[in-house]
Amino acid sequence: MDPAAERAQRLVAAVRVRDSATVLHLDADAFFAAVEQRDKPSLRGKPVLVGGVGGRGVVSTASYEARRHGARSAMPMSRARRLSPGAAVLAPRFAAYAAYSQVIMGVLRELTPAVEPLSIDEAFADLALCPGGTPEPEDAAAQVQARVAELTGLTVSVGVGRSKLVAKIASDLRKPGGVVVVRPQDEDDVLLPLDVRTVPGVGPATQGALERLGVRTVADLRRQPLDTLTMTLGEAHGTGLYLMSRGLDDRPVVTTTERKSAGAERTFATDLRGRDVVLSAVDDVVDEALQRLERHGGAARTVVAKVRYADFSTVTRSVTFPHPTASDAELRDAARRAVLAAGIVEPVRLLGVAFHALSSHAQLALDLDAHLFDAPRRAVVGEHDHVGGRLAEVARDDDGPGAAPDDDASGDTDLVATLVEDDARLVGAEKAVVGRPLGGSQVGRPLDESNARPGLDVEHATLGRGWVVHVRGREATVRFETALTPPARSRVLDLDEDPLELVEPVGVTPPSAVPPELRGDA
DNA sequence: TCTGGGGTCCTTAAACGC
DNA sequence: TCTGGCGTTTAAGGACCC
Repeated sequence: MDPAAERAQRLVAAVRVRDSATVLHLDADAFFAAVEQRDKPSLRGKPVLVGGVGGRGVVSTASYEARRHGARSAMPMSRARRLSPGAAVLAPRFAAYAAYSQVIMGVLRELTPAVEPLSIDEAFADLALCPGGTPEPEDAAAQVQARVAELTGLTVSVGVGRSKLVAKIASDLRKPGGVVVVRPQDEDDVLLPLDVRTVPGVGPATQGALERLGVRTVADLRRQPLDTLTMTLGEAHGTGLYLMSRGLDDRPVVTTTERKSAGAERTFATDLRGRDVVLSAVDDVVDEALQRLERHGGAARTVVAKVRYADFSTVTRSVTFPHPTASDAELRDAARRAVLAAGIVEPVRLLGVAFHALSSHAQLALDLDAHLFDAPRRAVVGEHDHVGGRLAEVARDDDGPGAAPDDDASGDTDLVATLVEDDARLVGAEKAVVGRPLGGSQVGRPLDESNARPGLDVEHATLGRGWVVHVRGREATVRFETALTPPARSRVLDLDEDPLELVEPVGVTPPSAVPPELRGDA
């Protein structure tokens, strides 16, 4: 037998796939838009577009009503508006989505502790690890759907299979609100006719490459020899697809994953011209990136700057320190240097800053220690000496290498902290987000034209809670409604007479809390 | 009518130590 | 001493996902 075929055989033999359908995948339907429709009764049953509301925004999520008009995720908002002229266009409210997400993840955790959130609106759950024994997939799926509906009023789609691959594909087959259980013996019937694009990991580029091989369906894919795929798509992707086309996927459901990077980037409403203008914009982006970094350990060793020009070409440059640092000044300086290294060719459309090789403040002392310990062996005298000296100082500032400063978090609080952190990491987006996300810093501030975004929550001293429709000058249009009220007509207020305050979203309102006469969504 | 913002992972090339 | 091979790290870019 030829060596390639032998290699393929060994590859296949090494995969240990489950023998029954015990991996569940949950996907919330049109999540961002559905949350908006929950919280804004006047939008129920109407087309809703959530995403960037500026001229350069794209659609994060389109409600099913808007999809009927052809609006889609990742589509320029300008086009979506034209396709669905009556649609409400809203800026994303991440805090609200995060609250709903936590409830949904909690429902899965009622079933099994083995829950792996994939994004703010998606998760895997391992039914084989349910405390009371493995449930019937249909029962588990029905229970999850019912409970999510009860607690949030949202619908979710569920897929169950013997692997993550099959579960994820299955959850997509009967959206919205569907349940698809694929048992091992039915796997080929489901998989083989599918367009290869439905396999996770196959995007436009891979689809194009496969098309050139004459591959359009999973069945076509399965006919390709291993080395054809690896030579065309690369080692990792090629072997991955070779296995996926056979339903061979033994990736476990993993409850904890480590953050690898944190950053921020911004596309400007109009392109930036002038070195000083660009550099001051870099500082703003660094501020946001540093805030994120703080939430994910606080220290990093590598700083990557990204510059996108008007022609959409993108350049990245990076700076790596010999040691992780938590110093804002050092990180900011590195970001500036990296941007300059990229070369500022005007006009600049986007600036981004990301931190890699993360470690925690707590871990930093240990990292530094390790580096100091390493230093003699790594040699290079002179150049690095000052680094060693400074590091030693920083290290002394801390509690010392033995005292792990994380012992304040223990037991339950540790678990809670982990969960919150877990979900915070997901507050990155369903599909997209555009425009300036309006940081939490704006909450508590008076609404005005500069901080207004359609959809944001506001409160009036006597009229109560509502949401911004739009603001022009000192004139604000608002609907005073919440998940607990009937649909409201919009009202126009003069902000000088009737000031409004930006407020946090209320959180999740279970349908049972809604007065009976107001139930029965449009 | 253009094309967002979080990320992850992979590939390739170069540099480097052994 | 020179060279080859190998593994690791870094840098840059790209595909993909939600």
